[in-house]
Amino acid sequence: MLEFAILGLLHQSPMHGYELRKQLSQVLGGLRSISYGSLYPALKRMRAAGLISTDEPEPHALLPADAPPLTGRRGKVVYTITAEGKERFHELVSQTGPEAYDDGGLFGVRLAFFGHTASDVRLRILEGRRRTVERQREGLRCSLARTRERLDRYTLELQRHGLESVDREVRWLSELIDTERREAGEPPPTTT
Amino acid sequence: MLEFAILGLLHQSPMHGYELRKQLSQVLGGLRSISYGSLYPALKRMRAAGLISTDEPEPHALLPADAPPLTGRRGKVVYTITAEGKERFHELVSQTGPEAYDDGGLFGVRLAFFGHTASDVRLRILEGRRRTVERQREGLRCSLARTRERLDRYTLELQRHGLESVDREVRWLSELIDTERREAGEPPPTTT
DNA sequence: GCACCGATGTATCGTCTCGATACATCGGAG
DNA sequence: CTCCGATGTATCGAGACGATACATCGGTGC
Repeated sequence: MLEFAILGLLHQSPMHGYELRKQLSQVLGGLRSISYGSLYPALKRMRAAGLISTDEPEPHALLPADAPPLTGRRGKVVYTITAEGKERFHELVSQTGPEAYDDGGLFGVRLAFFGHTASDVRLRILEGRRRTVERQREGLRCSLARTRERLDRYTLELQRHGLESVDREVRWLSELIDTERREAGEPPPTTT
Repeated sequence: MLEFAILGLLHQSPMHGYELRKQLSQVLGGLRSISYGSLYPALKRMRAAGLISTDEPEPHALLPADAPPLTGRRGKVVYTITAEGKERFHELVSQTGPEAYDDGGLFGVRLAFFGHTASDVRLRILEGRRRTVERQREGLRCSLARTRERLDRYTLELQRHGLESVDREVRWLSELIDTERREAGEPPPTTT
């Protein structure tokens, strides 16, 4: 998921880690943000895999230049996507399997880069996501029906709220799907 | 958070790990479930800390009883809360600081055990949670306003949906707070 | 001029969580 | 009488997170 997001952002333009993190937070929908403890190891991995490269021009300062033996000077590092990375990104972008929408986090990132995604792929992902969330909704409904008897008011409220949230998500996805279909020339089937 | 939930469940009755996990999933609101990879280490930790104890009566079967050297026989393990554990639980239950509601997961667990929580503590936690979510909402609003110009339709939709969800959560919390206040005899202030 | 501060910036560490997996027993359906 | 799915305990490696350290830059106030 992180890999996808990073490739997507670097596909637009090279960036520092710091900037990358900020953009990442936005892409993730604004609430969920990525920590450096995840970001830098991910960058290191991707660099090792040849998906990105680092231009490291500025040693950041012209200090004594010889052995301030503390920990060593750190320069700004600009990360750039490689040809291999672009290939990998387009490969990921065209995936439509359950791995693309079963996890909400990855789905969010997929959505954020729908601009790079073909129309039919978009549709398939949205529908897959809807199926997943609908299944969740069924689970919640059962759970709620089962626990309605041995009533703990607060747990019940929590589940009710959760169910409504999931319900709203299904409706939201349905709207997106309808829009998508309409734009593809296909009239939305009256599946409401 | 796990610690709180486990103590809460074992406070009601002793349980196996398996049963514990099922109940845990329900308590967490139905969608989020705990994996064994989290549960068993947590139990081990809590056992080491003296919060719970294990009765291990049945070796599960009367096999040859001597050295099936594969990995060793495993018996059912019943976890029971100790006096120390109960003390810890009541200590946790009466906490009203930000740590009780800043994290949504922990807040959900707190809510599930509101039955063990004093009325004024309940109110303070609900109000704290609302403040937290309201702050999140502000952040989202700003982010949405900022990104509205450089429009990517899908990211925008994602943020819009996220904002509405947070908005709904605030309203939900407000209802809970009103109910709580009404039951405490205090008429809800007309803060709608 | 200069002391301080918050934003920018890179990076690691220990702790925890998760998904996958292995192992093992039990009740019942076919 | 065998196979299957539920019950049940447990670990492993990958990776995510919060906290923290280190370091520079552009101001703002004095």
